[in-house]
Amino acid sequence: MTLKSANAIVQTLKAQGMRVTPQRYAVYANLLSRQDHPTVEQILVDLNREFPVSSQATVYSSLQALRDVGLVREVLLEEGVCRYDANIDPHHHFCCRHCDKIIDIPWSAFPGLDLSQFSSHIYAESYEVTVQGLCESCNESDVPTRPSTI
Amino acid sequence: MTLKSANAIVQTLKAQGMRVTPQRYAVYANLLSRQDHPTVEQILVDLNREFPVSSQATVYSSLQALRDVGLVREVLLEEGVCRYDANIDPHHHFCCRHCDKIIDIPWSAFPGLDLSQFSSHIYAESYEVTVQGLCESCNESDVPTRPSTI
DNA sequence: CTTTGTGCAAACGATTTGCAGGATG
DNA sequence: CATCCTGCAAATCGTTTGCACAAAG
Repeated sequence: MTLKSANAIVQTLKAQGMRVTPQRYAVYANLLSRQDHPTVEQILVDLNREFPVSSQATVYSSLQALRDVGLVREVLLEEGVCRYDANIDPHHHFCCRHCDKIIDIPWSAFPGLDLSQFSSHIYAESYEVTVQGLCESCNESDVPTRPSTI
Repeated sequence: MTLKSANAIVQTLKAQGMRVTPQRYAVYANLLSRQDHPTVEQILVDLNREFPVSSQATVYSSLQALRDVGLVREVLLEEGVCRYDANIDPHHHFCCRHCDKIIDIPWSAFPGLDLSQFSSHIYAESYEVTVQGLCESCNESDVPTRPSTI
């Protein structure tokens, strides 16, 4: 975990009058150390792999606390599967249709979409692009492709 | 329901050797008659409002059948909430941060995003833009806005 | 008369809640 | 010592499954 990230959780939680507990720190550190977007179950197993660190209910409440202060966000791409992401900088996602692998797409790939056409009806604050298709390994594994709708 | 839509369910299900049952027809007709993106619960209540039409399990299985043949798709924008949409033409979604109202955005708003930059890593088949913000009524109701990240 | 679909109830899995005990400020 | 957090277990919610009966080809 980088210094910046360690500072982030301490300063951000304290600024809200919330405690920096070992469990919250561990959940946040785990998210930062991963490049995927784990589920609660994956975080729980990972944390308790060597010795007990946290209970299931505490992982849920830690994630809620981290989300409340804006350190973590949800990623919803599959039905019934809620994933978590410590990268709160705006970015997009690719999701493999075959293996459900999720890959971050940098914001610079689709920056500055023009939302002014909605200004009369809605107030647009942010957007996100989700790309679907086949990841590199599924594409190489002869998973049949579909015609692009793009 | 338009003629085209009525034909859609009959022809599409039959083409797959599946039966056009009253329950499947009712679920599809209900989806077509709405402009929102209802949950299973909302569809079930709506169908059985006047007299019993379908059970909960049958709504689930009907939706799965309709989804399997491509007449219906899921919309996943909130955690733990799975919504359904009979509009299968590619389009985007706006989701109100305050009241969770969902509004369709026509495909023409963001057509032809350039995905060629991923061609070496992944095979992109489709994409969808999700816009977050405040809907007209929440914006007028003095819900505090957030700085745009756009 | 064989196949497919419905409906009920039970099972299931993910998440939330209540509450007692522990840690922190 | 007052508050916040953890951990366990029970409750809850949405969804799926097993099975007997009904409907359709």
